[in-house]
Amino acid sequence: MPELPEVETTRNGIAAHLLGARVKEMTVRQRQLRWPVTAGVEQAISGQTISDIQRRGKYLLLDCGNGVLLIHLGMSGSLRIASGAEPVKKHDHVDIEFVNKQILRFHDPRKFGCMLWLDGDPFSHPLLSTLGPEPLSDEFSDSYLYRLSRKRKVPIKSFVMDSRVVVGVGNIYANEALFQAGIRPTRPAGTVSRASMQALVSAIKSILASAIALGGTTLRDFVGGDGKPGYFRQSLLVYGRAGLACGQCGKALREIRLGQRSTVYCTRCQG
DNA sequence: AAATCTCCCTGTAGGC
DNA sequence: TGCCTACAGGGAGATT
Repeated sequence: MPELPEVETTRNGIAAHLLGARVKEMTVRQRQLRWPVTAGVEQAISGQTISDIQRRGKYLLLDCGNGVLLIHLGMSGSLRIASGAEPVKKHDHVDIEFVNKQILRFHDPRKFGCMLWLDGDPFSHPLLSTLGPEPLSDEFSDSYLYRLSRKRKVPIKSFVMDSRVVVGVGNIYANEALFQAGIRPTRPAGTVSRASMQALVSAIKSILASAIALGGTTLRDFVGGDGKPGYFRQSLLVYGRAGLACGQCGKALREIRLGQRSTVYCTRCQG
């Protein structure tokens, strides 16, 4: 599923093609996504020029001058640059065709993604206004996470996956980061020591940064998510490895459910 | 307020 | 082989 690195890779990939491009026509084949695609967006965006493409958490913001197109890929969504010659496939829900013939094509089998047209300041929109800091920013520090977590009883894994705490830490990365930091996922957030919190923040940053670096190397006419862990699958230490031996101590990794999410950890290495 | 639960959807994997 | 069911998961919104 598209995690933050995939979204950032997508941002880079489409920005290279679309910055300065003028919209000719937008076609919506399937309006029913996470929320209905904004009514009238086709008319609003027509003739506009893409002046900027930003990422906030796992959201993409296409600045169109008279408004912002907010896109989330959900867990099976992808954006790619297509040409008119390419046949429309199943689940290709939206096309944005540009005057230069390029097409930005949104594909999303599970329809957990969204595409909304925002007027005015996009960051005051409810979907964006409550988001916590970016994980790779200086604002996301061990002192920040430590202070915010005090007296919180929620499991530390659920805590770092809460987008109000920090954005972009999905299930896979939460599992991996907790293993790397040697913290048991079920531990109440408020009981994690300062030193462990430092290890956790450090793990989150290093994993995300290296994944972005890997994803950022292979842009062509592209873009992005095939829906699988892809390039970092081979480097996963716990996710998807329940029952297999821990790479550090050899004990079988354990799987539990935490907040309806698959959680894998080593009962020996993660105190 | 904080924690937990529910739901949206469809491709895939596993059971038989 | 093919059918059937369970399951996965981001994250908003409802519920406890």
